[in-house]
Amino acid sequence: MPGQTRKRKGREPPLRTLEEEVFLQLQRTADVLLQRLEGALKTAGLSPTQYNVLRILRGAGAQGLACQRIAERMVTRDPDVTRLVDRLEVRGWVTRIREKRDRRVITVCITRAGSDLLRTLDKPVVRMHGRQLGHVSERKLRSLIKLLEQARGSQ
Amino acid sequence: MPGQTRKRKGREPPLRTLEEEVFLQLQRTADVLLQRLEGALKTAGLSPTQYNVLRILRGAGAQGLACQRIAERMVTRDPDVTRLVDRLEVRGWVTRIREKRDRRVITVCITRAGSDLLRTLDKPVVRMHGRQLGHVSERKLRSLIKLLEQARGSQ
DNA sequence: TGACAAATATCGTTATAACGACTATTATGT
DNA sequence: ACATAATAGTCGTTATAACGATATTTGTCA
Repeated sequence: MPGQTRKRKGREPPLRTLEEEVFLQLQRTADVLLQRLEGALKTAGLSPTQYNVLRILRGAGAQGLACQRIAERMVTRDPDVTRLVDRLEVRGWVTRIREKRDRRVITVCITRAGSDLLRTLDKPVVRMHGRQLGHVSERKLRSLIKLLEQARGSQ
Repeated sequence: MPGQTRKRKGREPPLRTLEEEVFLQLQRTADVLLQRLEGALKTAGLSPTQYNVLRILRGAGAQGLACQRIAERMVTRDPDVTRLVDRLEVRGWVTRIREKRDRRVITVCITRAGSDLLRTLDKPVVRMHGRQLGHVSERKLRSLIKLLEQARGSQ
C-alpha cells in the first residue's frame, strides 16, 4: 500500500488521510466479498453483474423493464446494458420486446429458464452471504449499512 | 434491486437477508466512490488500478518490488501483474530489472517521471476524498473502518 | 408544419480483465 | 547429481468494460 509513515531521505509521499483509509478499506472489503460471490456463481456461468440483472428482472416480474430502468437499479453502473442483455438473451435467460407505445424503448423480461436458474442459486447465495458475514452481529451489520449510506450520501 | 418484499402470485423470490443487504450496500458504495477517483485520475490517463500500483511502488522506494509483492499489496486482486506493469513501463513510469540473485524474479521500480506524475495527483486526490467523506465525522469514519475490517475478517 | 432538441438503444473500436497454458529458474529429496 | 516439484513471471486467447459515435423515435416550440 502507498503512503507509508516511515521517514526516508528526500521528499516523502504524503501521509494517508483518514478519508483515504476509509476508501481503501472499502474497496478492499468490497473486492473480497465480491470474489466469494463470483465463486458461488461460477458453476452457473454467471458474472455478478449478469446475476444482478437477472435478479432485477425477476423483481420486475412479467411486465419486464426498460434497459434504462435496469441500468438505474444495477449495483454497479454499466452504461452498456445492450450488450449485457445480448449475452443473457443468447443464453435464453431473457427476451426483448420493442414497445409499441414508444418505439425507442426495449422492454426486457426474464424467461422461465432464467427464473429457474436463479432459483437454483438462491440458497447457495444466501448461505454464502451467511458464511461471509454471519460472524458479525446484527447490530453491527445494521450500523454498517447506515454508515455506508452516509458515506455515499454526499454524492 | 432484486428480492422485493411485496407479494405476487406464484412463487415469490426469497426476501433479502440482512447479510445480503450489507453486501449490496458495500458494492454500491465502493462503486460510487471509485467513480470519483476515476474522475480525478482521468486527466493523468491512469486507471485506479494503475494508480494503486504506482503508489505501492512509491512506497517501496528505490529498492523496488517484485511482481508478486505488488500483487499482494494491491487493493483489488489482479493475477496478471505482468501486463499491468507492461503498460506502465511503456509510458515510462516504471522500469523492470531481472534479479541476479534469483533470476526468476523481476523487480519493478518507479521512475522519476512516475513519481512526478504521482506528485501532481496527491493534492487533487486528497481533496477529492475530503469532499467525498468530509461530511462524515471522524468518529464514524473510524467506526466504519473497524466494521469493514470485521466484515472481511472471516475470510 | 418543420426544424431542432432530447431520449433510447445500438454498435465500432480500443483497452483491460479473466482464465489457462507455458517457460525459465530455483529448491528439494533421494 | 539428477529427477521432480515449486516458484516467478510471461503470453495466447476469449470475454467483458469503457468510450464515443450513430441511428431511431419522440417531444418541443416558433
